[in-house]
Amino acid sequence: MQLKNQVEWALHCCSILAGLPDGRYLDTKSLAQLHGVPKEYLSKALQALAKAGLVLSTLGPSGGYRLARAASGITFWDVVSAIEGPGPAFVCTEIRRNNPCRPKSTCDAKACIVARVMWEAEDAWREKLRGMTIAKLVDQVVEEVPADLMEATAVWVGERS
Amino acid sequence: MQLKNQVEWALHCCSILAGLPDGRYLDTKSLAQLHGVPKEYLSKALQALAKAGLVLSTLGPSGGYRLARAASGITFWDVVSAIEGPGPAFVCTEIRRNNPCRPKSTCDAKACIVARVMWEAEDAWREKLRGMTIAKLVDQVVEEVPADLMEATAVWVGERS
DNA sequence: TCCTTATGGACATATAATATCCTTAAAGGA
DNA sequence: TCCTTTAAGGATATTATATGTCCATAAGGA
Repeated sequence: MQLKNQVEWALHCCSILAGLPDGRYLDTKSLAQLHGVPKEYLSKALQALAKAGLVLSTLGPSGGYRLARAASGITFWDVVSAIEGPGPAFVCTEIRRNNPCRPKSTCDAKACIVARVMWEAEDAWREKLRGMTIAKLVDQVVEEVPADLMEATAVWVGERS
Repeated sequence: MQLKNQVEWALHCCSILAGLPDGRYLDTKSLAQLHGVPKEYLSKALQALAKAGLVLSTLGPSGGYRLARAASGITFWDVVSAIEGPGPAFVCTEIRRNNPCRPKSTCDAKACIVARVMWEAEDAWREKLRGMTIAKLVDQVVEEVPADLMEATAVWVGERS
């Protein structure tokens, strides 16, 4: 079990878009260069974010993407679920029904206990992701990344947005 | 991103093995029939549990598997990590290093912030799984599953162990 | 009109999950 | 000793998913 690389890409892209001058857009090509990932495939991830309403896009020269709302209103879960889909990682195939001792007529009041436990654990994971926003991420980045690299990147992005 | 079906199978198998009469073994064939899953493939999952030290196996007639220790000493995380591997679901490919503005000499003191956040969320998931044991699972099963089905299954298993 | 860009579909490849088959060796019973 | 049963593990096949590329289309800006 592994999350798609697109999750990593999308989160990094969001942190870049969060630092964009107001009203400006950054295009796929620049985001791909900045992260060293294939432009065409990154494009699919950005399209997923757009479809989920997390980013806005515009066409033509100086087109590209920007965040659809304040970075404080976009959580890690928003991004992860946009890329991976909102469904659970644990899929219950109801193998309890295959018990040969079980009468056909048996009707299950509750979901399988195994599934419920697995889903509770996922809830804890999801809650953690919901508690982290792109804004908080950017705060951390500003705190940890050397100021000159932050500045150089801002200039690089500014030239392309 | 989805967990393997083998995780579901392995957990159900553990709950069955936990109910086994002392010192008895239940074979792969019976476990497969009981859950309606392919014997050969389930066998791979059981081998993974054995390799992880969660179950013991023995050969020959009346051979099969039993828990290697008390059900209270086996957690959901033990089973999940035996099947899925202990590694994180989020894999950091260090795309921050691909930033063209970044001097080659840059050395990272800490892991990427994005990765750290994702891993913290996974820790919460893992902790939930660590907090649930096969013994607790069995308690819940006893509480929720109709007594006659529990009894019939115990008889069925008893005849084959 | 021309260039740039996102969109979306089609397609190709790589990797992982699922599934089956077969050989080997060990355990138990006849 | 011989035969049956069983787990172990390797080889292989099949299917699904992830990754990656390409192209046609439509829309925005110069």
